[in-house]
Amino acid sequence: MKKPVPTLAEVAKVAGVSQMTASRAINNRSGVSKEKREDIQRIADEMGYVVNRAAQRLSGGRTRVIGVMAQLHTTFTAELVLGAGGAARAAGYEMLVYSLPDNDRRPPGSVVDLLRQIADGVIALLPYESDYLETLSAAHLPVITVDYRGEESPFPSVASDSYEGGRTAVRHLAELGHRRIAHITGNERLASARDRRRAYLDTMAQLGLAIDPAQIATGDFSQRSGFEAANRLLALNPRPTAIFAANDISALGAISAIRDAGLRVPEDLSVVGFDDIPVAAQLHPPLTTIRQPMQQMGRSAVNMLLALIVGLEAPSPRITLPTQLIVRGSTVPPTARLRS
Amino acid sequence: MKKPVPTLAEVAKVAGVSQMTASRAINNRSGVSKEKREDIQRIADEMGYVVNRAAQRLSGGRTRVIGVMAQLHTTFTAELVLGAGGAARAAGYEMLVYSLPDNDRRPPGSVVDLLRQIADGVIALLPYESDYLETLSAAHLPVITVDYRGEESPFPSVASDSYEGGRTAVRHLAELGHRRIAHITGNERLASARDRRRAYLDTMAQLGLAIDPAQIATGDFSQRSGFEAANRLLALNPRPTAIFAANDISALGAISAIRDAGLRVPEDLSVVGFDDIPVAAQLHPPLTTIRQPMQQMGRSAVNMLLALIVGLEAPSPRITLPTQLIVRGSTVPPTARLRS
DNA sequence: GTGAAAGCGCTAACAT
DNA sequence: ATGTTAGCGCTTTCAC
Repeated sequence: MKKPVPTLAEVAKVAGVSQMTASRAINNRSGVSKEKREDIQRIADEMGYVVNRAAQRLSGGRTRVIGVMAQLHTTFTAELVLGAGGAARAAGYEMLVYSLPDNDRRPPGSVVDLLRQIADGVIALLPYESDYLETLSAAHLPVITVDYRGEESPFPSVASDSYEGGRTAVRHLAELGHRRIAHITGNERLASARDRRRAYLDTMAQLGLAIDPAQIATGDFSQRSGFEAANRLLALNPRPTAIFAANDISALGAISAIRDAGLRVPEDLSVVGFDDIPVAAQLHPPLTTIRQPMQQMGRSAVNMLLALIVGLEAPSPRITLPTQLIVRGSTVPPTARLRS
Repeated sequence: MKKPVPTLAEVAKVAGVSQMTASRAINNRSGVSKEKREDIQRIADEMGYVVNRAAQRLSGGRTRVIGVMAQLHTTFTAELVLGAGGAARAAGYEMLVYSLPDNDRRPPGSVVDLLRQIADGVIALLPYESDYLETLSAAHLPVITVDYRGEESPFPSVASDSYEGGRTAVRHLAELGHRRIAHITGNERLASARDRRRAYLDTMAQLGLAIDPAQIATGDFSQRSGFEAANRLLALNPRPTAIFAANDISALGAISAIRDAGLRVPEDLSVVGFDDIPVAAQLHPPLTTIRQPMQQMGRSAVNMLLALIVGLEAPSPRITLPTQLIVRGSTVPPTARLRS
C-alpha cells in the first residue's frame, strides 16, 4: 500500500538480477535466458509492476504509445479513432487522442510538442486549413495522415477510394434513369472532396450526360453547406432529379432543404451520400450512400505507423481502401413526370 | 536546427542564471525578481523552449495536462470533450483523451496507469459496467466523473438535471393532452437513467395519469434498444399516444419502429428525446427533446478538476446543470381519434 | 532572491 | 548472458 507501483529497480532486487536484465526481460529484448526472463516477468506481474512511460521516454526509449490528433466531433473521425484504438491495443500499444478545436488559431506547435514527448508516432486527421503539416515534419516523428494531403505532404497516408466511390454513386443514379444529376461538393482543400468531384465530372461525361456547371454546388462537408447548396440546386429550371452529396452530413442538410421546399425524397429527388455514418440507415427514408470503411482506415493507419516506428519504410506511401454502394430508400427512378 | 528543442539548462545558460531560477521564472513560481523573470521568459520564447512534460512528471512536478477517459463514439461524449478541451486550453492546460473500447474486458489498470503517468488529473466518462472506479481511486489521482456514479463513488461529479428534465418532458406531453404516455428507459446503471425514470413516475402520478408498468419499456440508451422497446410499446392495447425516450438516440430507434409499423410521428405518436444531439433538429419531423448543456458539462468538469489539482476541495461534490425543453415537430396533441 | 546537489525511473552504451 | 555506468530534463530539497 505504501508503494502502489514498484519501480524496475525493486523488481530487479526481488528477482535477484540487475536492473538492466529486468528491463530486457520485461521489454522482451534479447540477451536474457529463457528461464530468467519468465522468472522476472512473473515476479513483475506479482508485484504489480507497471513501466513508467515518462521515464522510458526520457531515457530515449519507446513508450508504446501512439498519438492521434483529430477533430473529434464528427462521426467519421470517431469511427476512425475506434478502429485505430483497436488495432493499437492489438499490437500492444496504447493510444491517446488530442482533440483539436474547431477553429484552432493557436500555433500548432504545442500540440505537436506534447505528442512528441509522449508518443512514438502520430496519426494526423487534420483540419483543412492548417500549417500542422510543416510543424509535424519539423518534429522528426513518424506521422501518418488520413486522407491524402497532396503532393506537398511528406507523409504516408490512408484514404478510401473517393474517386471510385464517386463514380459508383453517379452510375447508380444514372442506372436508375436519372439524367439531371447534381453534385454538392465537399471542402476541396481535401483530396477526397476533389476526387469525388472529379469522379462526378468524369462519369457524367462518360455516360453522355450533360454537365451543367450550375448543377455543381459548392459545399464543405457540413450540414449547413449541404442545406444551402441544395437550395441553390432547387432553384434551377429544370430542376435536377437527383443529387450526389460529397458526404452523408451534407446529404442530410440537402434533404432538409428539399423538404422545406415542399418536395419529397425520393419521389421528387433522389439523394446519395458518402460515408455511411450510423444514422444514415435510420433516416426516413434511409439514405443510399457510399460506405467508407472508417474503422478499417483507422486500423490501416495504425499498422502503417507501427511499421514506421520500428524503422521500416511505409509499405506504401498511399493506401487506398475500397468503398461500397449501399442502396437504401433515398434513391428511386425518376417519376415519368420529372423526366420531361 | 541541430537542437530543435532547447533544454531548460540551455535557456538558463543563455540567460546567465541557474537552471533553478529559469525553472521558477518559466513556471511563474515565486522567488525570482520581476526583471529576471521577464528576461528569462523572453529568452525562452526566443529560443523556442518547450518544457519536457515527461521530465517534469518524472521529477514529481505537474504537467499541466489533464486526461479524459471516454467512449468517444457517441455524440454526447464528443460534445462534452469539445467543451472540456476549450476550458482546459483556456486555463493553460492541454488535454489528452483515452478512447475506451466498446467492450473493454481488459483490466482497466493499464489505462489508468498511463494517464497517471502523464496527466495531473482525469475526467472519467465511464462505461456502465466497469470496475474503473476502484482502479481510479486506488491511483491517488484527482478524478471527476460525469454523471453521478452513486453513493459508492468517491469522486465529485458533473451531470445535467435529469430529474427536472424528465419532469419537463412528461409535463410537456401531458399539456398537449396526452394521457397514455410511455417511457423508454436508459441504462439504469447510470444515475441519469434512473432519475429520468423516477421523474416519469413521479410526474405521471402528480398529474393523475395512470401508470401502467407495461408502458415502461426497458432500454439502454442505444438506438437498437429504442427500436425494440418501441415495438413492445406498439403492441399494447390501447397503444400509448406518446413516448418519452431516455435519450435522442433511442428516440431515433423508436421512431424507426413506429414507422416500420406503418404509423406516423407525430400524428399517431408523439416522441420526446433527451440530449438534443446535433441531428435532432434535422430529422423529419425534427425531434422535440430536452437539451443537456453538453459542452458546458465538459467545461464544468474541467474547472472542478483544476480546483482539485491545485489542492482545493471540490467546490461541490456534485454539480447539476439545468436542462431545457426544445419543442420541435415530433410532439403534437393527440388526435381525437386516439384519445378514446 | 538565487544557486548547488540529488534524484525521479528508465534505457543505451559499454563493459564483462 | 548479465552487469555497470551514465544520463535523459526536470523539480525538489536545502543551502547561501
